[in-house]
Amino acid sequence: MSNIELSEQELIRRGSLQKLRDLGINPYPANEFKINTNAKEILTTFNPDIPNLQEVVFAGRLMSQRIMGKVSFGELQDETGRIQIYISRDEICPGEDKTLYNEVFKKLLDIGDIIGVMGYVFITQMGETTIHVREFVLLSKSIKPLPVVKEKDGRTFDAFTDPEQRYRQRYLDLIVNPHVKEVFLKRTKIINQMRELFNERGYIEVETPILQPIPGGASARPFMTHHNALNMPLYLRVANELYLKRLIVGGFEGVYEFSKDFRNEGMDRTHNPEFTVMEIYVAYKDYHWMMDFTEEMIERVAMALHGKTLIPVGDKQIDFKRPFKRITMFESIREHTGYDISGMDEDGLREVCQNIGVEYDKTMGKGKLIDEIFGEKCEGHYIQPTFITDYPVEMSPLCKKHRDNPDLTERFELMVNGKELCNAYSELNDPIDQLDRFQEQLRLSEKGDNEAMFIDLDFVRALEYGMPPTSGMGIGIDRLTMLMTNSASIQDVLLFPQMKPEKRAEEDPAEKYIELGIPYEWVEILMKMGYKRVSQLKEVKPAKLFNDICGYNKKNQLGLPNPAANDVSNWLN
RNA sequence: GACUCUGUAGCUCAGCUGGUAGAGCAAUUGACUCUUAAUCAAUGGGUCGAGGGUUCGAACCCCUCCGGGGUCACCA
Repeated sequence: MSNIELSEQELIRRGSLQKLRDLGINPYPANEFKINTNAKEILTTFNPDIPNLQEVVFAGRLMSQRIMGKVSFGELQDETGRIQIYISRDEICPGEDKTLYNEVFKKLLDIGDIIGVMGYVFITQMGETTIHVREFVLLSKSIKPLPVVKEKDGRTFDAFTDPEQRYRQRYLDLIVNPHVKEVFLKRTKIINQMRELFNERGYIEVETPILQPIPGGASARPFMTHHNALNMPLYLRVANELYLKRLIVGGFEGVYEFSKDFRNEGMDRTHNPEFTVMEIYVAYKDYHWMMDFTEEMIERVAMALHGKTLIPVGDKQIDFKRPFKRITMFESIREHTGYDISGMDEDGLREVCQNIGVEYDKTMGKGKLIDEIFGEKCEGHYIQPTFITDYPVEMSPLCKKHRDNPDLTERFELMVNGKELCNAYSELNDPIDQLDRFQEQLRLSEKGDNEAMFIDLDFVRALEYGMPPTSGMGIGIDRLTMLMTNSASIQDVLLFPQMKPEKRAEEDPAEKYIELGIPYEWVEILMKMGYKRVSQLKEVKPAKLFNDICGYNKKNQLGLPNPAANDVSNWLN
């Protein structure tokens, strides 16, 4: 970056950087800085009666400075929080030379710098637990000004809120908005709780391919890529279900994976093109067992995070206490539409759609129509956790047929706050039925349903060798985190949500200017003046350009010798 | 993809019916030995997202484009 593009404040900080070097201070030292405490520990354990913490070594980012002459206060922020520091000139600089205080601390340090301090903890007259600094060192200089957020009595001033900047520059968001970090700490805690539960049960955490030759296990548009050495297309996985079930065939009796999945579809408050799903498969279980297990898992997560099961989500209170309500899909539809659709054919379903005002088109099969009715009329009603069970067979090509009704499958989804959170089956392990179902999907796809699944013949072959009866469950980690942290948008629970790339205005490279005979030192200046492309130069009169250049030089005190008027007109010819 | 709101100083925001841009914080200089949104005084800082148009004159009106938010559509 050229200096001319820097703001005044950035230039001043670069100046400070140089002055520090001139004073023999390395603004980016290499050596380890051994701390022996953190902000949280100091704030929670300091006892002035003992007193403890009399030899602390602490490091953090300088977030505010209050300079009061010969003595200063500031705040340092580390991973655990903020602590006040106190520095007095004559303690830092016992001799005649007061440079370290007057110059280095007061002038050359800025908000955002990372420093280390050695000293002892005490309580100020105002009652604030504070590190009395005996010595400090610069650990890293910040040359870009941080948004300054202030707070008093729980009220925040000048909060850094622009969503675009918060998501694009998450590091800034994390520095300046402490509550943001909380969300991500909770996200990790959720995952750790689940992992602990699975490990306690002896289930095995595995990794399966992200690059898949056939994007199976879910109906969704995949991202495509290409492998050069094999000269073949590959897809980023939309699910990992078929690989995990292969492992059950292979003799693992409980496997799970936290996996990033990728879907090339729209983005909104609840969808990001890459997202995290946990899938688990346990042999010799059915979907009833899995419902119990899912309840246990979610209740445990809620308790670990909140110490209770009743959690605020938006303007609602959601209670994750076991057991959750269970209702079949057909009962649910009957309850919310008054229609009993069991045993209905496609035409019957179309008529129901017509009567209750659900839109449909001719590519929709039975499964899709039922899905549409449920999605439109029922889904939104389930605020409290509710298992919807026994989905029609057309909607669930990987799920075992219901033990009592071959039109249905042994499937459940867990609905919370009107949205799907989990999806689980008694897994289909009949290889012949599986192949039939895949072929039915193919027919749907030919009929125009672009969400129908690809056929994975190797998966069918695996089933032919025999897969034990198994139940599997998948849960969206991002959505679970949204619920557990009361976040309205998926972007708030992803550290780096997908964004369109930042675009800069188009400009010609410096070489194009130099080709015209323009000296290098003027190129940046012309660009700063707004002539980002050489074609723009050609449109102005030489006399005007000459005038502007000299004016700019003078106004900004660049101190460059002005070009001759002749030179300028030569550039433009 | 549609509709709608939005883009002004490092940050949060004003800016009237169109008349050459303002505040607070941050920054700079100075004062100040227990402050905490420190305080007090002075100073500097902006191609008003980009390009085009209307106009004597555009941050403001019109068009196109580029970001972003929201709603809807799409989305096991």
